Amino acid sequence: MELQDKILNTLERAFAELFDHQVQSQDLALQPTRKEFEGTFTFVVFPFLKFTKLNPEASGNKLGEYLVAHCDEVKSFNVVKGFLNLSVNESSWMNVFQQLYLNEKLGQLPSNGQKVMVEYSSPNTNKPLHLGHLRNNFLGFAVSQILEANGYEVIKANLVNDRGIHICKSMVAYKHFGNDETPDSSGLKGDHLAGKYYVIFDKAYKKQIAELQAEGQTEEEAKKNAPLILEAQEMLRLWEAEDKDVVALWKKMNSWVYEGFDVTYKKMGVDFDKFYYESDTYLLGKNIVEEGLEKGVFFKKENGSVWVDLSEEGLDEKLVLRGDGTSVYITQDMGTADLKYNDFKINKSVYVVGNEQDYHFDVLFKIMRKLGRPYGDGLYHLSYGMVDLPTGKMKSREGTVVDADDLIQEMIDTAESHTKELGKIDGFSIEEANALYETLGLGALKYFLLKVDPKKRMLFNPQESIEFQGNTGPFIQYSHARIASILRKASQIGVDYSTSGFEGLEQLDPAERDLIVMLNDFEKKLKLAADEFSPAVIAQYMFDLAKEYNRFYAELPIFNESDQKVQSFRIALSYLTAKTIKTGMRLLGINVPDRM
RNA sequence: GGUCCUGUAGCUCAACUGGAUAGAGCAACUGCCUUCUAAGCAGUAGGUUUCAGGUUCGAGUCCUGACAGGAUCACCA
Repeated sequence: MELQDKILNTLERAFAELFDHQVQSQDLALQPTRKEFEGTFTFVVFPFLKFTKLNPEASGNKLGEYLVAHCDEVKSFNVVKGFLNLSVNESSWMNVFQQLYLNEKLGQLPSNGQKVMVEYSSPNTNKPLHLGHLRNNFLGFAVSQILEANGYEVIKANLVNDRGIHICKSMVAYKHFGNDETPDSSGLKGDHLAGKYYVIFDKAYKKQIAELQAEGQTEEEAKKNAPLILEAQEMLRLWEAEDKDVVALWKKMNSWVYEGFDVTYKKMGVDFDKFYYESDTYLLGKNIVEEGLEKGVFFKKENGSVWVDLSEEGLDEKLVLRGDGTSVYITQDMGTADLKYNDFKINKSVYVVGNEQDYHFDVLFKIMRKLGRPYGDGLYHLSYGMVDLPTGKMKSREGTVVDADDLIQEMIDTAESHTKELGKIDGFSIEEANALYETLGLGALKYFLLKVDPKKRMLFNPQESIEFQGNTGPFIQYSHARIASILRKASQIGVDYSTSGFEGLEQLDPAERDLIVMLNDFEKKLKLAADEFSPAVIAQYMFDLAKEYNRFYAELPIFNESDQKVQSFRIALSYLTAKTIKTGMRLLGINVPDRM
């Protein structure tokens, strides 16, 4: 970063001195030079021709000459059309490397004094987690890590949807068909047990609908009149009235689900600082409706229902409270937004929720801003696309889902067979081997889901499964293991790869320089990932870095290098690469092994 | 129908926010293990960036309009 800034500052002076023109420093930018040209940074002169009053080539040459004369870091330049390509001194690259190498806080920017809450996961307690939840959880966790690395204090929150008609459906089915089955008696994980009854409910409900239709009711009537749905609705009413038996069953089944979720969360490697439960929050927000009416942000219709008019903001009128005074979804969300703020005095609040709720959050955020909330401008919906199967959308009621637990296990099994095939576990204990399979399987899965731009929907093909070669988690993990192996050997034979080991070294191989350039980008990528709330930025960078290292690894010898300083430097360079990979992968929630 | 998102190699994805001849991986083909881990490296082939206009020195990127896919538009959650 500092290197670029020096060059840009000199450019700013160049414009002042050569062309008598003050440029805004934020208007100046360097970009990486394309591979086919000589140089590392490129300055595009086209936008500035009106100030130089020269043709592109002449402008580039003048600026280039000035830079070489006034900026120690710039060694030489060439101009192609309007592109000024700059080459940097090798000693400057060594300085860049040393700064990175000695940086104790690599990948951790200083505190910015801001607090942000990241709400993610937010499961329903009537069924186990599936592939879509995996994307959500990995995204939420990774974004939390990335924000933390950017100096935020992060509160990871999970708003559990533990009430409502869908929960009652599982409960009704369990009551009828459960025979007091428990996770222990059935050998099923608690969340899977609840999910089983959710599916049973749906089947029985559909059967009742068909029967009623056979008796002459329309489909719509049948859906409303089926005894099971009436029972579920009655159960919801009883739950809200705090009926003893219903609440007891609800608590029992939910506790099973939580036990199941705990296992899955642990396996996924995600965690939370704060749990919110909708059973506690579903009545919130009515005070905000009052407030909105007083402030004139909301208005009441004849039947008593309360609305907000967002037509000035390009949206419609939106209901915020029913005519009978009961809440709708957004009422509760308004209340919860305030609750989060009051609990933690957060500056920003991120909601990791699928893109089918884009409109909802658009409305919610506009309302909170209209109400003048201090955190209004810090609200952000991290909207992500659905994960589709080749057969189309997943439907949990129909059982056409890729179960999270199953998929994770499948990935671990694949990692195991793959590793054994390659014969790479010599000298591993059984525990170490199992830990490795888990690291690799989860690494592959997480990377697969995180490398794609969150807002894009993605296709998951269970047949083709997930690769272990190329642009994958294991490729990056492998690169790390290779370096770890080098470092083991280095300490074994006693190579000094502290800075004193390669002091005064000035010659750089292009492969070494390219690697330093890449390593120097880490902080920039870290900031970009936070600005865009996109772990994909880090994932992509991790791949590019590992790729660059593998090129260096293949091209240049290390232990066969006779020059001690060069050898020591190459080990140091390897060390920094491993450290950067480890740090970056940790941001994605992916562990890296020392051997594989 | 209104609104929003997406459309890039056969497939999965990039493209540093408007810059040079659009890059990777998978799949196919060719080389490289007697050197530090071949889950690797190097190379070949693969493109009218869905289409048509526009903005300008310059457009995959911005604007307009089509086309295709998806989401959403409940006194559901």
